[in-house]
Amino acid sequence: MKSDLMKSISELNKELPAHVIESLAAQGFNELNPLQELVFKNGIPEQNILVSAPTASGKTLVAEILCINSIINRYKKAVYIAPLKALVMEKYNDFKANYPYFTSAVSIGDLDANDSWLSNFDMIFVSTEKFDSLIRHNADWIEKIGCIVFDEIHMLDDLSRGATLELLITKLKANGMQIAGLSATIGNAKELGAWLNADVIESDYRPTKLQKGALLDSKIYFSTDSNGKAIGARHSDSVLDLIDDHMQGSQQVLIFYSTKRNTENEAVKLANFVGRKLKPHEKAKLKEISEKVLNVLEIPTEQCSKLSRLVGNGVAFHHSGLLPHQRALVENAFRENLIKVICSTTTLGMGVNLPAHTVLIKNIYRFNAYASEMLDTNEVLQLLGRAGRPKYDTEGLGLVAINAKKDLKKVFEKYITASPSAIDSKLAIAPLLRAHILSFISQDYLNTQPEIEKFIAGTFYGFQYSDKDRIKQVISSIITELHEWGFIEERGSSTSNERFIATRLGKRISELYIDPLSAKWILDAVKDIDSINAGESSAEINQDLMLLYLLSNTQELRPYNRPIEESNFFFPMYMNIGSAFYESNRTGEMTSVNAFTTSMMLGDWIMEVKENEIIEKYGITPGFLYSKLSNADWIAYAIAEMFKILRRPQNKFLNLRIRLKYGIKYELLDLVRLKGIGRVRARMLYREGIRTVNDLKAAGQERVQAILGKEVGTAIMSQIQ
DNA sequence: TACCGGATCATGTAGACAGCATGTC
DNA sequence: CTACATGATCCGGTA
Repeated sequence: MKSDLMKSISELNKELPAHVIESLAAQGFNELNPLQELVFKNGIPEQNILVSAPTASGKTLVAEILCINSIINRYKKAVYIAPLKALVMEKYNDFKANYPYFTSAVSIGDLDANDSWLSNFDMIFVSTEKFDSLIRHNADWIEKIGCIVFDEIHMLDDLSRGATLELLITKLKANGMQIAGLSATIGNAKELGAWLNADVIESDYRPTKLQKGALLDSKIYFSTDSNGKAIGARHSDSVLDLIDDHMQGSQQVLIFYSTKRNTENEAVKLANFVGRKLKPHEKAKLKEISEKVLNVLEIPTEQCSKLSRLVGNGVAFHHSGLLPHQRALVENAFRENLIKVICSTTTLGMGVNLPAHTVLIKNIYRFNAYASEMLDTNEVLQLLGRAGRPKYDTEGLGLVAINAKKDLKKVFEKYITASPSAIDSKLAIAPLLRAHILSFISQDYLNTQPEIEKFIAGTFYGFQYSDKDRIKQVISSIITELHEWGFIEERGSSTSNERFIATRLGKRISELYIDPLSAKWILDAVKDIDSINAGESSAEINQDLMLLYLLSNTQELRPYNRPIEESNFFFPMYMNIGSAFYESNRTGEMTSVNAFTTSMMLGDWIMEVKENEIIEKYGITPGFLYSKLSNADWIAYAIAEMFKILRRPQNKFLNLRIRLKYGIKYELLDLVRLKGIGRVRARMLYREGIRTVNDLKAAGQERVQAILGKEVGTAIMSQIQ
């Protein structure tokens, strides 16, 4: 029966070898689906293509065949790029399992195959930013790429990260490799395709049917004029009724809320009900998973135990505050149909393959910086598109909840019957342009303003808008700034066009991948810290806090903590730091108290305040603390690197990195140098009067073993002679 | 006078990429 | 600017 696919594929102009066809058949691909037929109707395309189709329409297989074609028939590497690390990992793992005879590698922030090694692999999986960074470091294997896949290419529209993607594509477009864009359905696929020089394939194909409707008072409306179809109204709560209905057929529900708090509260409400309806064997398996969720940290936080309790009942919440491991546990348990309901924020919107029979969008409003706003049409369509599990359901149900009948029409127009909207370049409003222009100059890729303008004209922005004045102005002011800040300098001013090259500092800043604005803040603030230290030192000023503030008040640590009472009390003593920065910087935005609060939080961490206390004191989630710690460590490293160039002492920041990593006071720094000694053991030794590695030597093996146990003691003592 | 319950008002709100060099209890 | 849930505060009624 694999012959159908064999035939479909063998009709292609280039053949795929039998072992590849076998791998495809092993995954259950016996024939091309309608979307794939469209793509391959004239053979395996080797020109640029843009595929715009719904989730689960089989775009992944298209990408795989293009990549494999590049590797086998053109003897060139293939690269897969996606905007989320989780997505990159998922595709990498699948590819490795399905096609073990190709060599493949991942390169993302926290899991890096060394740049130069990458040139040995056929298939490479990277995040957008990582690939951008690899290019900045002039990875030499770029020219060996035959096909490059951009998954979720509609991310171009994203305000904060779209610019990086757009500029990356613009650069690669000139290199002659095949570009394959995969997009959710969007309104202007033809326009995007024209920019990409690509054949455009648009399709509405879905493996499961999708029925869309609105949910109101335990009734589902499939059109605006009919009366709603009642779902058993037993609980006077639409959501509970919906779930009651679904539990009968063992069908899963994914519910989207607008805030993290909502997801948790609603999950709690549902837990008892769902828990009662579980089958005994499900309950047993869930119990195991529940324990794992609970014990992710040494000391479970309140959130951990809450999630663990819920998971035991077949319910979970899902948002950015989950620890990565918990997130994975929840997602897997849902895939195995053990967890029946997930209450989620829009974290699950993009990427990660986690379909459910039914999707309900409970809150269609979301707060954005200024006001409450209805969710974007495309975003809702993508969320609803997760309804229907290809292998299990014949049909999926996508619902939007409303509160009053009068909203019915509005919701239908905007979401249910709406077609996807067009995506727009966000290049002109993106603060990231600053970093990218520095990187162009730094790599000697573009050195003059006209060159940069010309490049920008080749972007999607340039393609979409004929009025170039705005962007020219933006470019000009960025160049002026970078020049004033000392990150670039003129070279060879005899010609009419000023030619810029990056200073050593500017080059390093670009390589470190930090925002030039952050670098500028650091340089200004550090001068103020010097003068504070030179003057009569105020006993009130805490050195650690001052350094932490230096690294907290950067773009990279956004979003900052919300101030607590204590921060308003202490901040006035530190607020003069970097005042020159604020004068020179037109925004004058007073988020410094918030950034200062973040430094207080980090300060508590390195003073060995218990994690639970920190979480409570600042009203945050464990995930928030971890992400700030990791970013703070990154910036501390970047500052140390900048200081190297400025010939300033770096040791304060190097020490800070260790303290951030372990969460320890200064006094334990020496001890944690040894393998096997972390926060806890170092503190145990310290209490016993052993404060340095020398003390350890003096104490002798027996004493150390008495404190830390036999094995650990031996292991530690063997490191010091 | 102490306490309780409901009305009223102020408050706060999603997400997640990057560098570098190795190993907590 | 098209929202809405939560928690603090206030106010009046009751034992």
